Amino acid sequence: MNWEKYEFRAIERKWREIWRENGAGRAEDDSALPKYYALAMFPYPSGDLHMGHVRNYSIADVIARFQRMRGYNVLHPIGWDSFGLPAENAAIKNQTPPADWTRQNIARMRRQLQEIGISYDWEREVTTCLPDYYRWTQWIFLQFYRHGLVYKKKAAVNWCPSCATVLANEQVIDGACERCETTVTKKDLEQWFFKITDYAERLLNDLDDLPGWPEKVKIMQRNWIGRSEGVEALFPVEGRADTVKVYTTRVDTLYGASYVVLAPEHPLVLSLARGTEFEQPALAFINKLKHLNEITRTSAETEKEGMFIGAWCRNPLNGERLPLWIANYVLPEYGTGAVMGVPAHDERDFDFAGKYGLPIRRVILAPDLPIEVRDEPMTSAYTGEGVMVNSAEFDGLPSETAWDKMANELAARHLGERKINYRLRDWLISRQRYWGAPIPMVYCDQCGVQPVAENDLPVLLPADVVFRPGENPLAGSESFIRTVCPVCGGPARRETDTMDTFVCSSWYFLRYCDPHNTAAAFERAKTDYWMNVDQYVGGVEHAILHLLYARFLTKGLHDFGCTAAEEPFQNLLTQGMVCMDGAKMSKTKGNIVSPEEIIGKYGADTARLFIMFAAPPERDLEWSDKGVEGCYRFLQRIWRLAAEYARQPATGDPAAATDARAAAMRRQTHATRQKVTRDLGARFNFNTAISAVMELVNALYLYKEEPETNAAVAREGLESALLLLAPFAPHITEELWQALGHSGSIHAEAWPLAEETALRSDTVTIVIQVNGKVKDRLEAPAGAGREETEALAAARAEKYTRGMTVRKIITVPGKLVNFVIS
RNA sequence: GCCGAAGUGGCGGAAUUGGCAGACGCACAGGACUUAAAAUCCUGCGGGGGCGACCCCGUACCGGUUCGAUUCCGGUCUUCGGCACCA
Repeated sequence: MNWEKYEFRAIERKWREIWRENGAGRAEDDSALPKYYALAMFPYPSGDLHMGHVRNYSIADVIARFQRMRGYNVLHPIGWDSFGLPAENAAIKNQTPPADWTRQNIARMRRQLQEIGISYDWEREVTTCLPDYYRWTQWIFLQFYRHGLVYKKKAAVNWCPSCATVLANEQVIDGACERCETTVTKKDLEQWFFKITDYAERLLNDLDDLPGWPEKVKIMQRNWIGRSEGVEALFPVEGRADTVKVYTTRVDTLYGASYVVLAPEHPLVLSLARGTEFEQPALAFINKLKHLNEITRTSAETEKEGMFIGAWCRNPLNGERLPLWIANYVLPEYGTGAVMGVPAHDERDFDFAGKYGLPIRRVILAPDLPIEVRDEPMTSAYTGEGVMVNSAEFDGLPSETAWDKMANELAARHLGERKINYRLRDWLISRQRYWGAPIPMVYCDQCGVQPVAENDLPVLLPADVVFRPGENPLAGSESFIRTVCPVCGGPARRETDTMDTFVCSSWYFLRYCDPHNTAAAFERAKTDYWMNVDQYVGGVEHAILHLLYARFLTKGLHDFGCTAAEEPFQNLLTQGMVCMDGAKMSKTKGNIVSPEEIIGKYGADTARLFIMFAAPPERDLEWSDKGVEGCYRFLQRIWRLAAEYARQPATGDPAAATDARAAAMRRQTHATRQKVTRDLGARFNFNTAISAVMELVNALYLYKEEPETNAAVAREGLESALLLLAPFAPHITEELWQALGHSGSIHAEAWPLAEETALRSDTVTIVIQVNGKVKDRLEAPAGAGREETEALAAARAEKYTRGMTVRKIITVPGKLVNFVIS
């Protein structure tokens, strides 16, 4: 072995090959060891790995390697989220089939991943665009269909003109397409939906059982689900049999209603206005809205506009006559598509009433206001709680109490009922694209819409298709479309929509448990062993989309009896972005450092070490070329230290050393073991774990220069440093471990725990404070009690307290003594 | 607007339960080695004052609680992230 130089290229290549040959990352389905499932979000095979990937996979790999050394049977798999639009766009541009483009990208990224030295179980690789995977995606679709959780409906859906497909609500960001940022429009289409709203309550409540998730992500999901408790109240329309159903969360303000507003799309609007002088203006108003795009339409900043439609309804409690309006701010999709306007207690209604001269009547008095102001004009809406006024028999009640009583009163009169609403909408999964899992449904003239028989899965993507911009290639493939009805055997046509790729990525973690199963998506016993994922690592950009869908699919599969898991991810770590010059690394900004370049120049160990050292994992990481060099220097420093020890025979028991310097050295070795164990196991502070090992190495360099050096103590320190560093820098530590005379792999060693006896010290540093400011410190015997500590400190503090009155002495044994003087 | 996170040296960041602010690394400066450079090693490195032992100030800003606050409480400002007419 060449000790002169740290030849990272040769070393990393050598161990990569050895690990591949002996299947170092393999997880055992049958093991007496406790299991640990470490998972990073699998990548879309775009072609090249970027630093964000390296960060993601390094974090998960450190966790996986650490848990292996701690004695767990670790599942750490990888795969490819490989359906999706970029492959199809490339197909249009280069006239290459998406399958070829994807396969090439996967090969390229697989090689790059292997170069980072991630300890994957490569035998469990899954690829969502291959029939052996999407067959089961289709099967899962059918299970949801059978259980009534998939349906088709015509709806005004989000349409991206550039991608020529519909999008889920979750994929519309600021009114634009998540992928290409084109402004999304609305289109009326027949589409397939997953009934995720049936699971809204559980998706919300079960967040409470996930203490290992960041609070931030749980709050985002709660807000997205958007549960609210309210009342649906019926307002009879004057002179007709119709009623307007209104949803309100503030039924306590019912006596303050001065108008009712319908969404312009509300079915009653045209029937009420028909044949009246209001019909034409109402049509014009609706028309004008239709031509607004979705962002402007739903933006809070858009000026509120509305018009009276010539009809009246009555307040269900007091019979008051209220005008019926339509307005741009009422959404047809939420609640009942109709709201009551209470200007006194809602800011939006207040503005609207001011603009159109509608009455403003106070019905809740803020607690700090006198009753006399009850009927005085208001300058702004009051949205808080208070005492009821102007509300007949409810006057004088606290508004919370009135809420209940009024809800009960409405229910008793059959004019209303309590209702829980969610902002969450059903998940639209149809995509008018080729490169996705075909939706396994057929249309028969005789039997209607029918699911494909499970035995006939997969519904394969046809190869003989043409790719043209803005077209669904499946819709033009007669060979694909033409089929037979699974019920009557007559001619039928296939569904040409494919599934949203988020369906594919909502169950891949289950497939990893049993990736080669050809008879089922997975064997229940295997998921029951491996699930839940113990640690999931990925970007926070998936806080809503992927993480919500995956939770939903897992719950569904649980309910169908397919798996015991009810939540997919027990603990979640959301890593920060990789930035340079203060902005996220991106091709468009040009602030990119490629992993290949860094690995070529310094090696994978250095790259991994820097990424783990530069910032805590949740925080954004600022890239620094100089910082990378620092980590490279550190690895070389270890290399040189090990080179010296490798020449000395390893002899003796470090615990037998009795001199003070050896004891101090051992104390630091074991304190470092303790700190790194805590930093990795309890709180994912990889950066401080690495800095602790750096300190240990620095101390070992100093210890080496001592006049009397105990070889066993020094070697214990060095080997501890290597073991603690092994999850971060797997190649160099493996090489040095072997060079130090060990025959097995360092990654199969037991994690080095601190020995209590080595941590013990005879003395302890006591800080001496005067009025809370540090003045001095002293070495006291380790077991010294309060009185002894105080006496020692008083002697030392004499010069600071001389001539002053000591008013109080605060003593924390083993820590500090504070003299309060004046 | 609402919800959430953050604000500490020239920079990335430490301080784990209210108890030594700035660990570790980068950058920078000085020195050793060298014909020289690189590499390596040593020293210094928040600001101000003093020849000096030392003293004062300092964790975005203002105030509070406490013997003691980067940490807890109230308010303000800034930055970032999420949601945004949800009745």
